[in-house]
Amino acid sequence: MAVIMSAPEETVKAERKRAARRKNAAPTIADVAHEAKCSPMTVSRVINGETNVRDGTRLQVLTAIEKLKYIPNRAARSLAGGAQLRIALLFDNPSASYLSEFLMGALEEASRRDIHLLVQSCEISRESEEMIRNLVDGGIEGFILPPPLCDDQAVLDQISASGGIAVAVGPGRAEGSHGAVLIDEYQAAFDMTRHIIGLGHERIGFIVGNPEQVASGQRLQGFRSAMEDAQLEISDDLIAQGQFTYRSGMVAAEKLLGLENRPTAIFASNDDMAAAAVAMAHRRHLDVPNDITVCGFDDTELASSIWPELTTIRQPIREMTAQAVSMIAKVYKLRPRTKRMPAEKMTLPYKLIRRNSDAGPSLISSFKKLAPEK
Amino acid sequence: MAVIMSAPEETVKAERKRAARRKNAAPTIADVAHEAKCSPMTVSRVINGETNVRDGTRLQVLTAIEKLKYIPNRAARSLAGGAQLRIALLFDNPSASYLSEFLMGALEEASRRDIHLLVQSCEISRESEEMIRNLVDGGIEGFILPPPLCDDQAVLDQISASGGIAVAVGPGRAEGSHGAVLIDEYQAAFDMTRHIIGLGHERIGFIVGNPEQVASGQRLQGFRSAMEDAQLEISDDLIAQGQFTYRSGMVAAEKLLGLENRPTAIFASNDDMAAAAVAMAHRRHLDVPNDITVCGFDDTELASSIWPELTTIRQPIREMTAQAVSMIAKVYKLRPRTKRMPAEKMTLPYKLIRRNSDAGPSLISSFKKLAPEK
DNA sequence: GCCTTTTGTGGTAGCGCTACCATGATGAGA
DNA sequence: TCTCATCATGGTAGCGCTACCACAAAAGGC
Repeated sequence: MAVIMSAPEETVKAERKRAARRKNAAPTIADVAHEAKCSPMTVSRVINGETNVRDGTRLQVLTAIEKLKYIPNRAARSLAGGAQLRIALLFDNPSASYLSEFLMGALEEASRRDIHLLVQSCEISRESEEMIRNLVDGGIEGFILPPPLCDDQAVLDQISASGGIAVAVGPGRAEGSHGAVLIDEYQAAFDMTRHIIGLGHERIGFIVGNPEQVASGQRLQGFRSAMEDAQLEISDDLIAQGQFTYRSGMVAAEKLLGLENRPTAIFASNDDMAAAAVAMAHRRHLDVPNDITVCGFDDTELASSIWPELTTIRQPIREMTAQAVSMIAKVYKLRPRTKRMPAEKMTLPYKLIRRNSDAGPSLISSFKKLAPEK
Repeated sequence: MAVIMSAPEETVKAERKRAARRKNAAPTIADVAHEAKCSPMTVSRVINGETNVRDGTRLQVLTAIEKLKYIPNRAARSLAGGAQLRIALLFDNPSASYLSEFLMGALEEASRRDIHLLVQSCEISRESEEMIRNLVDGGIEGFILPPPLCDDQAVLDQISASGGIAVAVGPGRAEGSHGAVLIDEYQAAFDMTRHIIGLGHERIGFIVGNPEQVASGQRLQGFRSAMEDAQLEISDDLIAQGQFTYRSGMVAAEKLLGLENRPTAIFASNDDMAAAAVAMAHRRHLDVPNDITVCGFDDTELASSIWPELTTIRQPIREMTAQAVSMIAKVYKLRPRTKRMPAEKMTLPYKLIRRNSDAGPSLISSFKKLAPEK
């Protein structure tokens, strides 16, 4: 049994009891205090970087900490520290692979910071109003909103009105006092388009996302700008409307592939639609990427689980959600002093991930454009 | 200020002080106890799923929890609970969609219980031995093993030998002292096969999973039994070997679809391979489900993100992983008393999810077969 | 010089929860 | 009938830390 040996005789019994309770023998603040010949309070002050500790004392404490390899117990700190932050993560029917990435980041960060995270499905506008009210009443201070919820001005307004802290993950509305964690959607789409152009493609089809989401428009803009920069024509035929779902991607791809003069590349606004485009291409006996290049956006798990694996834009969803949690925590701490939310916007880097779904336009496929399909 | 109103007069001062300390108004276990007219201890018991609470009392407590929207304070729990449990989740190259489901369940439960979860990629047998030793030395008490790791007897043995707690998620080996959370793979495959037969199919192709995993064999057995029960012939042609990957599914499906007398239905051992089969069918201008029925297994996110959405077997992967975490936590608690691991095996229910990838064999497709065999 | 401030420290009382007993109530066995 | 297990429940004492006060000693103000 791990009984602490240096205990004074009179407390031996207490120590034994203590040893029974504590399965782990990690040193506590009391041990450090004993070692440094001061009170636990002083140790606590040193740990928390408070200024009103004499330099000599501080040094003693630090030495003791070093010696005992003391690590503060997070649970105890947050327990004693008072408030427990509670954050709700609302979602409304997003792509499942997106959601799971999303949750991972949030859960991890919340666990790290000892924050309670409540995950709730919330159908936009129909039930969102009442739900938010209930949550705020129930003591929830922060809200994390993935698309499409962060695109709804009413939701954002209601949260700030009821005193909650809202952070959008994704572009969302620019106005308002909510925080946001995002990537440069425009630039990412621009880069991807330029990448495709760089492969030699000139007729490039684009599948637009759900028009109610801000990201869709930004991605489309990025595509347009890159095309214009390269002085390539964008006929309306080559822009197909989608909804971010696999199914809508099928319809849109079908339209693009059915064109008399069909594109040699398709850039879909997300991976689900890109996967659908690959399926539709296969249906027409087109090889991807040799007959047609297909690129996606988001780098969800789907992108690397189909064949060929998709060239896509990696959005650091996990980091983004983790940042959203941190942001709420930060604002919450400052809360009593500054009434108004800082409305921080944080932009994270994206990355173009090249896999196997892109290639230069082949001569054969150029021929095929005139001849009927096999 | 949120002062608790129902306080007796003599404690008003204490209450005020309390209110000052507590920044948040989150309900505590005491509030729930008050509401449920029992002691905090009983509430604690209910929360922790202990069995020795009368059903009536339990219900009262649960109602109170629901009413107050009580969320246990994790910091307090882990502080009071003593030692910090650390669990490693090892994985070796599973299907990506499976893994993400898997992680979600584990992370959530670990976060709920304030358990440190270490997620590690671990190439089977080549590096597993050293890795496990290192982890145990580093203070990891529990291991969660998805397939194919839980199929490796050496890994399981090594963990028990070094004093770790191993829980397999999936069938794994029956012997040994490890825990396991699983579904009845055989029966599930049997049910699905009977479902397909019930639609009127007689020539049914089957894509086998990775032969190194126990589940593959069990699913195949279930298929075989159902076919035999229905007195349908199983020619070797109709059994194609896969590896659980999308790509292997493409190859296997290609083989089945290329048969002179091709099957009117394909039952793939997992969703990735079923999705590949759908893609291959489309490539051959076959409509799913009107020309050919395709069914999967697992109900990963992929199943409902492609079109048509797959009829499949829902395996409650998240719950299973969550249970695995709970199981380790439970064993860990009992540890000092019982040296030997209880080796609990827990079987969870599966469910046949019917979506849009199945239908009866059409007349047209029957004609195509040239000579219907019965 | 006295009386206020400041400053460094210590003591105490919790934070919300659970381990560990103690208790009373029930039932089984003699 | 009385004991002795068994069960549901309550009481108490912490888990490791920090907020809050108390208090002495040092430092300033007149």
